[in-house]
Amino acid sequence: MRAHPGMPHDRIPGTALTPQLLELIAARFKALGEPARLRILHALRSGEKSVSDLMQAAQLSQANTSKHLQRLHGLGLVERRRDGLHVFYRLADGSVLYLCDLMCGRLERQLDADRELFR
Amino acid sequence: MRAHPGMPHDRIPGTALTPQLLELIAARFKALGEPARLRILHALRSGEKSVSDLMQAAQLSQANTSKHLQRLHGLGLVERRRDGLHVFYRLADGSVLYLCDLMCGRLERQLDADRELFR
DNA sequence: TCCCAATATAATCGTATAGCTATATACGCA
DNA sequence: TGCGTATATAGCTATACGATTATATTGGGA
Repeated sequence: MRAHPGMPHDRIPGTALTPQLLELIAARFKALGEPARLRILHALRSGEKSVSDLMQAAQLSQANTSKHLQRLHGLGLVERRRDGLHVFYRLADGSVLYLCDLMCGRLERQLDADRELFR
Repeated sequence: MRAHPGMPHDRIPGTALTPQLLELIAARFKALGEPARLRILHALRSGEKSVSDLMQAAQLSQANTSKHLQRLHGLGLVERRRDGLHVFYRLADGSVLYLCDLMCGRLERQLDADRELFR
């Protein structure tokens, strides 16, 4: 398996997936369920970036970028650091990208399987 | 790492995460971003189940259960099999549960880190 | 203190969708 | 063919939320 910085090793056993816990998990998946936010997270792959940087990278308006970042920050998916006028955002850890890569891999296998039907 | 049936090994390198691909990925994360659907998927952990079974397990109305299942099926996250009057649904593969477990593990670490602040 | 740049927030609008109720479809059986 | 059960779908309402525009806040420099 390819190396991922800060990737999770696994769920800590002993914690039941109660409906309440599933709600918290769903909130985080929902945050990833938006192309604009995935573009932001993808842009952060190469390191921390200012809001202006992210606007351009993710092709979003300033207000829109900021709002998405507030949401990601509120869920603890990104962290921030102020430096003068600029605010730099970075991934809270690598597990988010890891999840994206896994979903991407899953999608690729699914599309491959679909293609098999037409051979 | 704990064993997961059908778990992904990794994303196949060479595929760029284009905005279009991110849209497809986002659609799948969005499907996971709903507690009701996570409850359904969680209920399928122990094997295939009929719609009636899932209604009860996920505490949803019949119509609601069916609609969520249509959506999960449309995205290829679950598969189905008809047997007389019943329709049995099952997970398309184990990678979905694997993603949930990873997100859960991520959440646990996050909550632990938050708790550290109050020690 | 005043002004400008970077970021955050407020107000608004349009759309997507979860849940509900009612109805339709599919299947087994008499 | 008619009936009952399991599942799917249609129509509706309320809500969440993404995008936009306008305004507010924050910090640095003159």
